[in-house]
Amino acid sequence: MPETDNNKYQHQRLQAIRSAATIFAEKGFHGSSTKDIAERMGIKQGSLYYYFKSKEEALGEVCLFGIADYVDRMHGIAASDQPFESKLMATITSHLSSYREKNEALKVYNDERLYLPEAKRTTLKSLGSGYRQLLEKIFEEGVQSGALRDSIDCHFAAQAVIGICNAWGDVIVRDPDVDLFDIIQKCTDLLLNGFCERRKIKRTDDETDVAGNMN
Amino acid sequence: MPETDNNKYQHQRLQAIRSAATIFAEKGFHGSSTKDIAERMGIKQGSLYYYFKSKEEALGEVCLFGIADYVDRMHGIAASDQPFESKLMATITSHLSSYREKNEALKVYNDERLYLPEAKRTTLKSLGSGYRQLLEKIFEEGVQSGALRDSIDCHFAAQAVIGICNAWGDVIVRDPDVDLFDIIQKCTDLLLNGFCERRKIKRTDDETDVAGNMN
DNA sequence: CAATCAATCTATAGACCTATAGAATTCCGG
DNA sequence: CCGGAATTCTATAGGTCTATAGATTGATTG
Repeated sequence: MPETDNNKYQHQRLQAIRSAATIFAEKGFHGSSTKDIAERMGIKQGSLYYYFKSKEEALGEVCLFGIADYVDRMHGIAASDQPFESKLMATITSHLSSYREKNEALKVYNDERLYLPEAKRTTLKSLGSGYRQLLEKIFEEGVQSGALRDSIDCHFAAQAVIGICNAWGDVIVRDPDVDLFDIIQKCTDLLLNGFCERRKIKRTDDETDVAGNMN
Repeated sequence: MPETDNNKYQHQRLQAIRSAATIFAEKGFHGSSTKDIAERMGIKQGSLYYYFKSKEEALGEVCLFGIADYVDRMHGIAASDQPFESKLMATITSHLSSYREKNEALKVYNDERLYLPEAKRTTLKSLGSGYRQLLEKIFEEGVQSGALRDSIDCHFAAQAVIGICNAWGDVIVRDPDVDLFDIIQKCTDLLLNGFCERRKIKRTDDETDVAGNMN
């Protein structure tokens, strides 16, 4: 059981995780076979067990891989001292960019993590809800600073942001031609201003305005 | 092959669809076995094939069951002559209520339909995108009537509404204690007004606030 | 009662899938 | 080029699953 940072082993294990992510994202956990995964990385089915002790462990690793550094980035955003609007946009950018880069792994985290055994799911859940809490706190600060209406429900707001990002994430993963920056701007605009016609109250200047279009 | 509106048969087949919906929603299509489904309706595994020719057919029926009348209702909403804001709220109400009532079947449609064979998926897709197009048209009318900013991207908007509703739908299906009416109001408010501080143009009164509970 | 038909049951073939055991191969320092 | 460790392979046991075939039960009706 090599646990060193041996080179070949680490490299191949990462390949295994990536392959698993791709297959799981396409067929779902139960719809995928270890044969599919092994074939994708060019080895035989049985050899996969050199890198994972079970298919379930593979799922766990994929999920972890899927959110690890996107949660990290969120800590950075929350800790920064930008104004609310910038933090929101940074969050959305980070979230959607993760889908572009990590692609399938984050999707697997969202869709398949519930098939993990209780124990591992709890570990991941604390990461995930840490994310939501950070976002919630950003909203609370936004309310206190006066950037946001004080009637808003910060829990709802955080959940809504995550929901929108994940919905678009699905689209982004499926269709690589989608203009990421365009989506980011429109999501931010929607969350800040809604769709209704009206003038804004206070605004540093007009640069925030609506951002015409880009696609 | 009884195809009449024989009583027992129709009734049991519906039970089968409902059972399949519940099981598929919980474990996913590939993670569910026909034994699970049969057991839930109190018959033996093999007997299920009296009602479905295959597991896949069961999935198809569940998906259809999941969206059929929620698409119907959307036609009604789109055809009515209410103002934009009412139509939006009606859409959200209909969408989220479907999750409450039909519960698992709509979730299955969203999460598992991609495992259907091309042919059936296409049929369903035309239903689903019909839904999105109706919603898109509602937004276009909203822009024309002046209720909405003319800079908004109606395709994006429709997709966003659906995304938010589905995200909350997941929560609603999983947690029956969620206050549906509360979510409906907050979603509508978010989509219309965003989270930013500002005064609303018209608002009946303060009754929008938080809205106690109802279940 | 006898015949018919619907609904369910039992039993199983055949396929596939995970995980393991042990053999074969590749890699690498001395 | 040798010997050991790392990596991959082959083969398979043991399990589960779908779908079918044919028997059984129960109800209905002439």
